[in-house]
Amino acid sequence: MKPFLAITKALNDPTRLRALLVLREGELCLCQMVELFGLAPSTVSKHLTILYEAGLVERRKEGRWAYFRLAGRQAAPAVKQALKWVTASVSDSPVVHTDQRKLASVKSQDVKSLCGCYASS
Amino acid sequence: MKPFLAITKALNDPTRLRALLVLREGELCLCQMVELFGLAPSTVSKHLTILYEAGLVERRKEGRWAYFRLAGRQAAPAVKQALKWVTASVSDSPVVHTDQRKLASVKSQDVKSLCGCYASS
DNA sequence: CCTACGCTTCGTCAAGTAACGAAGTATAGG
DNA sequence: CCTATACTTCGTTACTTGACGAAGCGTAGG
Repeated sequence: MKPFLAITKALNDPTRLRALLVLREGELCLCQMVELFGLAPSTVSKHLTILYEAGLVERRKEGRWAYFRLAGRQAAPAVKQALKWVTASVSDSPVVHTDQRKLASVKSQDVKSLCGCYASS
Repeated sequence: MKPFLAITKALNDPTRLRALLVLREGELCLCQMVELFGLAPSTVSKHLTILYEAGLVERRKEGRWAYFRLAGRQAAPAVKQALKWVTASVSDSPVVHTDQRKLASVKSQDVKSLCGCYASS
């Protein structure tokens, strides 16, 4: 029951739902999501930690960068079911569409130039 | 996105999960859940209201009694999926088994005798 | 009527949560 | 080394949440 509550807690926040939805397209580094959401790095990091501890995302460190992606094959059944449920239920939200458009422009930039001192848009 | 967050909020509490799971067996009146959970009537009422506003349960008033049951056929897809997810993920929790055993004894009592002044067990 | 009863709403308090900036950690580059 | 950079952790603040009891509301029975 406790692992399940970790998942429902993780899903009970707009920013974390947005993070899960933009990660559908593939992994992103933290600074890209900072840019996307317009929140402080510490805040976004905290959100991703909560998603990670619930098992919903995986993290990968490469040099100074932290990349996140959705949990994959080896994830618990409750997690996989949760991810399906989320994507099926909130994909058509206006915020999500805006994020997807913004994501395209963020991805087109080089990571190094983007992350320079957390450059604001 | 807001209706979805109402669901995840509703699911992010042990008592509310327990309520959903005991309701699998059929509808219950509030005082029966008060007895089951050992919480104040006002607290249980609040929990059920949150579940109701999320669309996860339906309420039926009969005289002085308020009966609750799981959302049925006409529920939103997100709700039906959520209920499946919950029952599949937390059915084997120890608390849930205890509740189910206690539920049998609660159900065997007459509602009127049980609800008398919220008699404690 | 009027009381008793089941439930809900309100007010209160303790505990938890999201946001931020500041400080800390770790890695790449001069 | 030493600095800059990407991220995380810590401390603070404002807000939300779960618990309770008291009071309010509506129905059933004397």
